[in-house]
Amino acid sequence: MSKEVDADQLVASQLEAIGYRYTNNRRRLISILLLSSKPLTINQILKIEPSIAQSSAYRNLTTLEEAGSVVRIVTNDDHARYELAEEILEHHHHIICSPCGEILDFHLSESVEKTLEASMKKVASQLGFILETHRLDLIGTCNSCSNNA
Amino acid sequence: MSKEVDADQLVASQLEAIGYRYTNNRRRLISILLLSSKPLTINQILKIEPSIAQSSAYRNLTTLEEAGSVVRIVTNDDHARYELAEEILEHHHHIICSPCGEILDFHLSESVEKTLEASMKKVASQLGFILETHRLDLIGTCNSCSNNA
DNA sequence: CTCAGTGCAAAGGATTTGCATGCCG
DNA sequence: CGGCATGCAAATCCTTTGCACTGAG
Repeated sequence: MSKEVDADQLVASQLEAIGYRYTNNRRRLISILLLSSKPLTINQILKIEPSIAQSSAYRNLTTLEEAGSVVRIVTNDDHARYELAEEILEHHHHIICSPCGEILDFHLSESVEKTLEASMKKVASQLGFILETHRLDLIGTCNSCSNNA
Repeated sequence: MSKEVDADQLVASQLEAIGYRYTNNRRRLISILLLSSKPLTINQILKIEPSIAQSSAYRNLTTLEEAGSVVRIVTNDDHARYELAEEILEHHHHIICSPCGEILDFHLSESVEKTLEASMKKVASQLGFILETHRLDLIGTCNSCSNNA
């Protein structure tokens, strides 16, 4: 059984849980994100699948975000980016190229992740926050931007 | 000598380094950020100092960001927020309330920070990135949002 | 039939920009 | 004087909405 099938079933149930359908457009969006190794902007998505209306893309990605299938990522770049939720992709972090805005995923070792987790829990409780999640972004300059500089 | 004076001198030299003046509006912006313990939106800033034109606030904060005195922070919230750069404030992280968008600063222990740093350097070099900085955000729900729910 | 989903075009809203004027060095 | 800085209003651009239509159950 492929990862894609698993993801499909998960998304289907997540949508159903909040009373929405797993339509063709939504399937296509999930499939595009599944094939991409990195978060995509709306424009990148529409370039891959021009048959989806822009407004539908926005609406469906918002719906999928509400369902918990997709995550919206904003950086200092102009365009928001979308990727599959960690429930589908596994927990990971982002490395962001500040010149061009591209984002890659990366993983931290279990042990570092654990250390971090413990510290964050302490901080959150001290500040009276109920912790949902965390995000760690590395910011820098990617290879091709370095070379084109 | 107060912290405020130090910051003023630093900002002045940072602006001078890129050929800009440390004008009254810029002084007022820095002073507002210095007095705030947390990142502020443009609207919050303009409410404190309504005499600054909105476009001037945007332009000056952009200039101050180029100078390296100020940092622009975007979350999933609509409004970007600004705070003083780490060169002035010291290195720290953010805890973000997802319902209301407010951001508080917090610090991680030296040792955790060091561990993290080492891992990140490794990752960045593997991916061919030149690392500039990192940011760690905790996302959750603050006290008052929990209570008003 | 009903109601979510879709596409198109128009509206929103934070941010940016053009332009004439003000002002520091 | 020269060029940055400022304020106002208009323009931009990503994103959201209104509306009429389609389609699945």
